[in-house]
Amino acid sequence: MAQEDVHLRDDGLALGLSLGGGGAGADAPAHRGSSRPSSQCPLEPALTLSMPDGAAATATATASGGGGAAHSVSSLSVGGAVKRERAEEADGERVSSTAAGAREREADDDDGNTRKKLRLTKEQSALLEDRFREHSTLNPKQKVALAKQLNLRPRQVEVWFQNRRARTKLKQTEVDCEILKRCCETLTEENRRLQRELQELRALKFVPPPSSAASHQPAEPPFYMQLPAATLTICPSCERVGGGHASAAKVAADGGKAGPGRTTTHHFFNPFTHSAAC
DNA sequence: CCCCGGGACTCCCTTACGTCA
DNA sequence: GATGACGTAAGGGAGTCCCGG
Repeated sequence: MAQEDVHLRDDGLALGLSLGGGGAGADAPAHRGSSRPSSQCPLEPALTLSMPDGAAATATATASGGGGAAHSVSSLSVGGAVKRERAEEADGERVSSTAAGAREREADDDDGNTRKKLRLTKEQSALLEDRFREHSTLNPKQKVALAKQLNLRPRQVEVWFQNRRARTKLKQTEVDCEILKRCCETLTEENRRLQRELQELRALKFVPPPSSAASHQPAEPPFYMQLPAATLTICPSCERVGGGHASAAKVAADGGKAGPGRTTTHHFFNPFTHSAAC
């Protein structure tokens, strides 16, 4: 895979050697989700080395050409970038792939085969964050324009957005997990409470009727005693028993998002909002 | 109209580098 | 100085969609 035809390129060879870190007050690059518990050092000096993927391509392509497993060249592999950058050629952003590119590669690839890690400057990160807040995805034109603006290659912008989406999703997953955990706890507690309630109701049912009420006509049990226990819900705030059934379940499934036109009067407990929707 | 191959795009997992404690 | 944890750029596979043959 990694050894597919390598098209070395000289576009975007932004050897942007910029010292970041001076950006006082600049937002930390990692805006994680909606909440931002960022722990990034705000004054981290950033050395932007916009190294072209093709930089290591020569050695990589030849080194892995023998059909070695991807792992054997993972530190150098450029297959995906090559594939992608060929696509970018179609966009016309590519100029040539000859001498200039080779010179740049030599400059970048000074120590041979190590994969250098790009560090975005604070300015670059801030702009990327801004764009991400507007749209979490980029169309090709936006990508190229942003890359030009940032002095990066489109592929790098694309990767940044990819990783950014992944971080956002991870953060959201953590938040969702926390919510579900709380829901589970709430439901467990609710279940305990209902079990107790059920026991009390059962005990009530078997209390012998008082002698004064010992008419020939047996007292009608409360309506909720005629319902299966599982269908009963008790509003925790008003302590009233409501019939369950589909309607209540439906309301509960709505998550309490009762529309303005809703006329349902069931009392139920919504574990997702931790409140009774009375 | 359906099928198929290929390109483009995205997501996901993984790797590797740089930084920090 | 060595080391492990962590953040993140980047590589690569897989899935999906679209389009032309």
